[in-house]
Amino acid sequence: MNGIGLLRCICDEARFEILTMLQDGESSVGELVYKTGKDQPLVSHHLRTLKRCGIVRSRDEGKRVMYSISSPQLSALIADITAASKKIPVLCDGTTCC
Amino acid sequence: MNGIGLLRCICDEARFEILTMLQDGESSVGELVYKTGKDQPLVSHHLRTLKRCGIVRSRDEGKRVMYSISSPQLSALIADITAASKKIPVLCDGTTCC
DNA sequence: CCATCATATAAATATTAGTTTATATAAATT
DNA sequence: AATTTATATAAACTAATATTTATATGATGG
Repeated sequence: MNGIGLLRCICDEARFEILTMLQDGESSVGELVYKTGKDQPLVSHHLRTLKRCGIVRSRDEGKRVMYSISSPQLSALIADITAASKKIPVLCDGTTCC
Repeated sequence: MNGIGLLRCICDEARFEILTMLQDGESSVGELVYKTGKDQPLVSHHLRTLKRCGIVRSRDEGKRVMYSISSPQLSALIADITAASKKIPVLCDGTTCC
């Protein structure tokens, strides 16, 4: 996978939110649905995308499916991105930009 | 700026390509147009987006405009992303995924 | 001051990608 | 075995965004 592919997968608002939550440890789909307040099919859809890219992995536990970030390097990267973004002077408002 | 905003600005293929080139030092628009092979208005448009987000800055030099990455932290982040992405097992093909 | 070179801007178009809606599968519980 | 709970999938719809096309601005050199 290249840099762009990785970024494109992480940069969606819903997916980034999911990933931020998974930083605290593995989670079931239902828990992510509850925490994000988003529709279940939407969360499942994004998880599928993340998994297809190798960013998360899943583990069956009875009728639940537990998701987690697939590697410590990725966890670190996500933390880096969050930290780095806070240091950048805001020249744009969130709405019109990017 | 928040994590997503930063990412959304970086994750576009053309912008990421531009940023990767700027990692080697500042560059004029014309040089970026030449190196990327993309249309000049497109490159200018993306540079404008990057600047509006505070990711690059510009400096007038005669009739040229020189662009560079606005902070060492951002340079480091872009390098991190590139490095991290190489460590991820490719589960998806570039075309259908993300 | 006119022509050219470099860059920027605006509008129109095309494409991509996210979200919703509806439905299916699969496990567990009664 | 039927019902409920949890998750997944697919198709339709919507919205966002990149690209193209055309044109404008602004600086330099003749």
